[in-house]
Amino acid sequence: MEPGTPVRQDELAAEFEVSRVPVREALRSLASEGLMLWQPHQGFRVAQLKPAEAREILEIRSVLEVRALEWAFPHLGPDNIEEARDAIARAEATKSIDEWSHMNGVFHTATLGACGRPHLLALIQQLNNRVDRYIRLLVQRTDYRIQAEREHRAILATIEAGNLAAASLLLEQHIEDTADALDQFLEGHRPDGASGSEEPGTPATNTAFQAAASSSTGD
Amino acid sequence: MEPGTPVRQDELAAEFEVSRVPVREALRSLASEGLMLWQPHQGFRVAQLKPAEAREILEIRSVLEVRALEWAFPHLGPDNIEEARDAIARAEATKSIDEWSHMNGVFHTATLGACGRPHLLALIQQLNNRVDRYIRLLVQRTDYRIQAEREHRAILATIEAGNLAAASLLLEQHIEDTADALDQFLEGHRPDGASGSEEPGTPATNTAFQAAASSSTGD
DNA sequence: CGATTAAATAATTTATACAATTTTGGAATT
DNA sequence: AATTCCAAAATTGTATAAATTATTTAATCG
Repeated sequence: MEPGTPVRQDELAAEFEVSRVPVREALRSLASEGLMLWQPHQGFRVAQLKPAEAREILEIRSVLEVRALEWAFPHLGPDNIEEARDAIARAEATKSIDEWSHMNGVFHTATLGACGRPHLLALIQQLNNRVDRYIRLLVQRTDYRIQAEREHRAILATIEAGNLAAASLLLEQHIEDTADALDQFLEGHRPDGASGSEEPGTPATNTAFQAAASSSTGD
Repeated sequence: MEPGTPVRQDELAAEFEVSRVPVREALRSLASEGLMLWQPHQGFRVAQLKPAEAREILEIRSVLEVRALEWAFPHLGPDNIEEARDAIARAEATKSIDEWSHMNGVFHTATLGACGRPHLLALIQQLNNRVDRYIRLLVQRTDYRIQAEREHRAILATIEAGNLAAASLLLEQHIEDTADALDQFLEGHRPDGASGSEEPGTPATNTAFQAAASSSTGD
């Protein structure tokens, strides 16, 4: 669904052949994860990520993944390496974007999962969920995929060589490259405000912030 | 409410004088934020944080706050310093734990808010929400408050002196000290595993000291 | 003709009612 | 005495209906 478009609860309920109650609960979960925006008596809208916001999410993910890699590194064994290599191979082999995205996740889990910090891993996953759609666009509409796969192989190689510092640098660079590619792509494909029922006075970062922070009640 | 206890939707609905529908939606939001656990047809339970998990959350918050401080630092002006100092003063003056916790948040916002990254700030806030109850226990039941206020003043002093590196180190140390204090406190109040009716994945490590945490919402 | 107000329509939100599932209690059996 | 099985109660999950609120449309006035 296009970012910014309001969600009609009736339509979703009809589409999934359920009532509006479970639909609303699902939307509220998505809103808490930052994938939906909510305003009282105006319902839910698909959250949009402006280039600066996408970069911000990826920056956070970068910091956390680098740290997770540092923690996971001492516990990485041949089985993890094998699993990561297999994930890369499958990602490179498939034509399905779903499969590619999934194998990407498997690669990350294989390399970072050994850090022994479930909350950190869940948070990284949640952050990835917020940019996944845009990365899929990159893969489908640009040549980002070639670059990503090359960088994935490079990261795995340095890990295999036991060079944590190099791996961290490559990982950081990989995510930054992704942010750059996304920036460039989103700039070229600006939405023109086709769906936009957005007030021009307040910046979108503000509404997005409110959505993400609406859960945390301030007094 | 005690961690691990199931939430009775009827009771909450009666307490707030609404139906169960909005109660369920609220619980689902809290579950997405990690404050509640949910299992199909078993409803919601209050999420519990084992010492290792609390440390994990604080570790993540440390990484993100240090980064946020680095980004905010160039944009910090006298007004931010003034606001932060005022927050510290109010926190030190008050006897209310609610006020203390709130002023703590103001201090953090004053120092980190200038980073210009709303999603990062919202995420830090959300992480803080997950450990806030336990930090309140530290303040109320140990001498952690003295240490925290001293460290807050030290951080502000280094920021004011323009020493970013020192401020980052102090901030990192401050959060680590908090994790240590929490670890020590939770260890000391461990119920010796008397109740073993929990699944091994999420054992109940704390019941005795939780009574004090129920005094948070007194408006 | 444009702006403003009022009615109507549509959508969200909440409440009530119903269905499905789990838990509990106890009787029968081993 | 412990266990198994079954029925009843309790609780969750969903559907439907009523209410509140926002949006749109029509009409009136300047």
